[in-house]
Amino acid sequence: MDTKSYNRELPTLQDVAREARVSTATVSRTLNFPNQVTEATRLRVMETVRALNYTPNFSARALAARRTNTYGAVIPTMENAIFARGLEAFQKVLVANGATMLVASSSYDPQIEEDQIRNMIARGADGIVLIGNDRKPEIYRFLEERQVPVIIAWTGSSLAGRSCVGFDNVAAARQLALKAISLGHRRIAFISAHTVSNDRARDRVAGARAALRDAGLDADAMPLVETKYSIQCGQDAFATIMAADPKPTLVMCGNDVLAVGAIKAAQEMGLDVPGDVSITGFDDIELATIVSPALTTVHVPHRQMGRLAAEMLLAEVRDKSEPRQINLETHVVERQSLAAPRDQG
Amino acid sequence: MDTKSYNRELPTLQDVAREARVSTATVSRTLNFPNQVTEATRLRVMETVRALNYTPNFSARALAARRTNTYGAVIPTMENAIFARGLEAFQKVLVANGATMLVASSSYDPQIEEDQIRNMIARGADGIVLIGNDRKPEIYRFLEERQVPVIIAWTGSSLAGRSCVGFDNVAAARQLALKAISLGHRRIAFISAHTVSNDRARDRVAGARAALRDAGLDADAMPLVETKYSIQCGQDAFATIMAADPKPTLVMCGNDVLAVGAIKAAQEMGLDVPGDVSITGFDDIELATIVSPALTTVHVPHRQMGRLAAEMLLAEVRDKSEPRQINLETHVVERQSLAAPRDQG
DNA sequence: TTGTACGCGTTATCAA
DNA sequence: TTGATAACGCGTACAA
Repeated sequence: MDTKSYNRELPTLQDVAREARVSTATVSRTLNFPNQVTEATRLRVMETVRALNYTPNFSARALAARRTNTYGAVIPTMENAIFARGLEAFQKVLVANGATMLVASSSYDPQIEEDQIRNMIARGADGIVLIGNDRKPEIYRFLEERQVPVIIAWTGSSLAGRSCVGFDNVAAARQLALKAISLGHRRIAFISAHTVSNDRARDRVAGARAALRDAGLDADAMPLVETKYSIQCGQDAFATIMAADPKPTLVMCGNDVLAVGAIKAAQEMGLDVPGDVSITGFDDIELATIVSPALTTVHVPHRQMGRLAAEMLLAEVRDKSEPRQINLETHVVERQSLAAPRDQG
Repeated sequence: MDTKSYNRELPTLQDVAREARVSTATVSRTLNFPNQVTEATRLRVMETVRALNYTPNFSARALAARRTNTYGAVIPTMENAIFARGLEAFQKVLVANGATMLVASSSYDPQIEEDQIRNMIARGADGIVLIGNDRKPEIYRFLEERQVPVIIAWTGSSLAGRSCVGFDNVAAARQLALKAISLGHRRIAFISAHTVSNDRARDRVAGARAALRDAGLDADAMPLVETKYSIQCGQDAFATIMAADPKPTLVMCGNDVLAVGAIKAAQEMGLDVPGDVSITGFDDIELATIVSPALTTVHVPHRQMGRLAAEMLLAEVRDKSEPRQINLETHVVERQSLAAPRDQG
């Protein structure tokens, strides 16, 4: 009995070549550089490709060409709509250019992030996009050794001449805080994501502090609660903050999800927002327009970052273009959750 | 000048073998089957692996082993929180088992979905999870030819003995509609995602119709608007539906995002929800608890589906286990957006 | 324009 | 337990 009749093997380049009566090299060229082949042979080859239902083997191709046409993205979590949208835009550009996206999420865990990065490189990713600057230097060394182009997203500044596409988290948070201060707020508290190994979170807190200093206030006295990423965490953190005396007139939140939690907690405590206490967010996800009162927040150009990250990566790999640092604009979106404090004390 | 000093090559198995004074076979075994090797050689090999900072080449490994330890997921969109969460759970199980996830989104476009599926298979995915049953038969043929295990998620029933993990969309929607009918609703309208090549959406509409029939009402008369997936689309669809006369007392929505849009539109029209009109959702994403009034909706076990899909896929590939059909329970989550109609006419 | 032939870095078979 | 060595399927100098 012939084994082949059982697990019928997939057609290979060889099969196509034999059937089309050309060499494997010609088949390969037909597939990769169609214009290096006469129309007659191209048609004949393509015909047998279709007839045999041939599909190139990715692994073999990657091994021989030392290129995968694959680009990776390691993000903190898919559950944050803002990263999901960035990815969607990232993928769209790649697909339009015949490339493929690899995604992994680290659950905000530096160790998992490192594993995921190494894994992607082992799989031959031609380039990679990472969120934020904060990670062990050895990871950067590793990437440099392998000569893998990297793009740091979500921040407008990077070290060591690395490419980045993002915005100034400090400036954005500062601008929002200044607006609040100009409305009369003096006692400002902050609910932030954990700032360890998260430069975006740290920068946003720093931005609020900078604004306080600008106004001649004591920045170090600003109450700060760090917590994880979820509505429930925002609620709990808000309760913690409001247990203090005197209470703040404004609670700034490092992202919209925490802010929504804060609003929920406030309402459960019988507080009017923004009458009794103002609350601001950061990101401007859809949630911000749904919650009542709608969130005053900072609009982050997530889609643009995803798109540009893909374009930069493709350019660095295919055209050997130089690393670039792109710092996008952000702006405060004024809705209803921030207003002048009732008690101007 | 030696070229090698410029683009220093990465260490290979050969390098490790030479350095550790063993054969490449032994190095390979040390890495893949540590217990088939004496402790002495194992230690020596591992030491040089570390010293050279060696990482196996994924492509070469996949080519030789005919296995990638990679599992793909093609979803309609990452922007829907419910898919994002399913993926997060899917990835978690894979990573815990030393496997890797590949993700692609199709933007609800059948052609893109087909491309993405073929792409994943070409990249050697050992298994794949797809959302829903609806797709061209040739795609299933293709998958069967390649003998790639497939799991259909988001639905509790599948054809041709294929594995699936999901729930009964018809029954879930029917249950919700029956609850509304028992409250006194008679004029029910439906806002759905496009039902072409989307069996989940179609099933939910069918469930509502079934409930109407159960109650002796005219199911075919139910107003139905199909639209895309976004809050804005929900708003527009609601406006369309309320332009009719007589107006419905309940607008059921195929998912929570559309329902949130409907609520927004209702409020902009000066209608009280649920006083003037009731609105229901489907999915039970976080948004459902944030919007006011909070959404009465169907809770979908997204995390469980993601987890189980990964476990089933691993079992089918590694343990050659048989395909299974898992039908999970759903339940209606009663909140404030559904109440007895004021006008029982 | 086309073909020959070698190399890519592993795994796996078989013999020792 | 270990070692030689033949695949694995494709890209690409180089030659024709």
